[in-house]
Amino acid sequence: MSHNTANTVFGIGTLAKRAGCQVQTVRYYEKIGLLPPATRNAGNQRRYDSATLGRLTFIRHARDFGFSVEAVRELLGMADHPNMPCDHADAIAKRHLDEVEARIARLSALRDELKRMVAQCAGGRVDECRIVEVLSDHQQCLHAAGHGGQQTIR
Amino acid sequence: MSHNTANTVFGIGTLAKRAGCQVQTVRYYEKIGLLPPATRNAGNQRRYDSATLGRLTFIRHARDFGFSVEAVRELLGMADHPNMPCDHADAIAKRHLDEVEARIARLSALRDELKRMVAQCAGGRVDECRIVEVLSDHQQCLHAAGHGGQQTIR
DNA sequence: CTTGCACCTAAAGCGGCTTCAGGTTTTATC
DNA sequence: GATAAAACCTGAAGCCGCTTTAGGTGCAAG
Repeated sequence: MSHNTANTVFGIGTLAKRAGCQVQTVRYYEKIGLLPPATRNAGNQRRYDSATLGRLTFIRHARDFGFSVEAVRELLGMADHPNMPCDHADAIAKRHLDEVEARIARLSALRDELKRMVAQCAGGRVDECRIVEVLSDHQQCLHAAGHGGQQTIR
Repeated sequence: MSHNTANTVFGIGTLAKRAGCQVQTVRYYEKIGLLPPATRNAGNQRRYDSATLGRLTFIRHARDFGFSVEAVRELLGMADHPNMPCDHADAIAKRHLDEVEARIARLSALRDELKRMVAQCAGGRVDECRIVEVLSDHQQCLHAAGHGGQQTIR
């Protein structure tokens, strides 16, 4: 009964498809050490099994949650040690939650300003345009102190 | 009456400080063509006047609003032609507003999932940890379809 | 005249991949 | 068994929007 062997060992394309990412991304994760070096077949091509698929799914899922690669690295390290206390995983998630909430707050303020700008554009000439005007003159913003200052808006 | 000449022509440090950005950023904007090549003094140092300060302030302001550099380039081009119709400025701002709203929506869904995860972590061992568990198993998400799929969460 | 800051250029680094260039291996069809 | 297409391989460069680094030159104050 070896009819389903092809299902338990597979190439990088199948792995990537099952995890919902690109082939190059899998190689990248191997290179930066999120995935262990893959075993190879006679022709030097990577072979995977379901254990690696599980790990890759974890990685992609954590990335979808917006965790940084370094955070994912720590979370993976913890997932590899089920007997350890999970305080640190908790701390990472809480910190990330705080960051996400801060981003939402900044983007919401931004959305309000953009809405105001767009709503007030009468569709005439550039020199009457509210959009260009507001960008030229910070005084015209509701939150004149700045929308995020030096930092990137994310 | 030349006592305030120093106020109308100034160096890159003063320009950067007045616009609220870094000196290197000013040179970068010149390099990518958002700012015109600066005039130089005898010692090859850049000299600026209030016109450039206005342009730089516009750029920083638009960037603070989250407009991409390419969008800023277009907006600057329009600001340089006050007699033209402002339809395109309007379109750029509307598109940006849509993007910001989409980001907020995705981040909000993310925030909800993270809150759930964090709330359910009992603070025990890793193998009982809700955070690690959810990351291991996509099924446990409310929005099992994905938090943004392939795209970066911003 | 020396100290120390502001300025100069060119190039590399950041995150997190993606894309490209140029090759080898596997698979499907004839 | 030949051939063509698809999948795989590696290493390097590109993306965005700056920031940082390295190694210099200009300039003003004491």
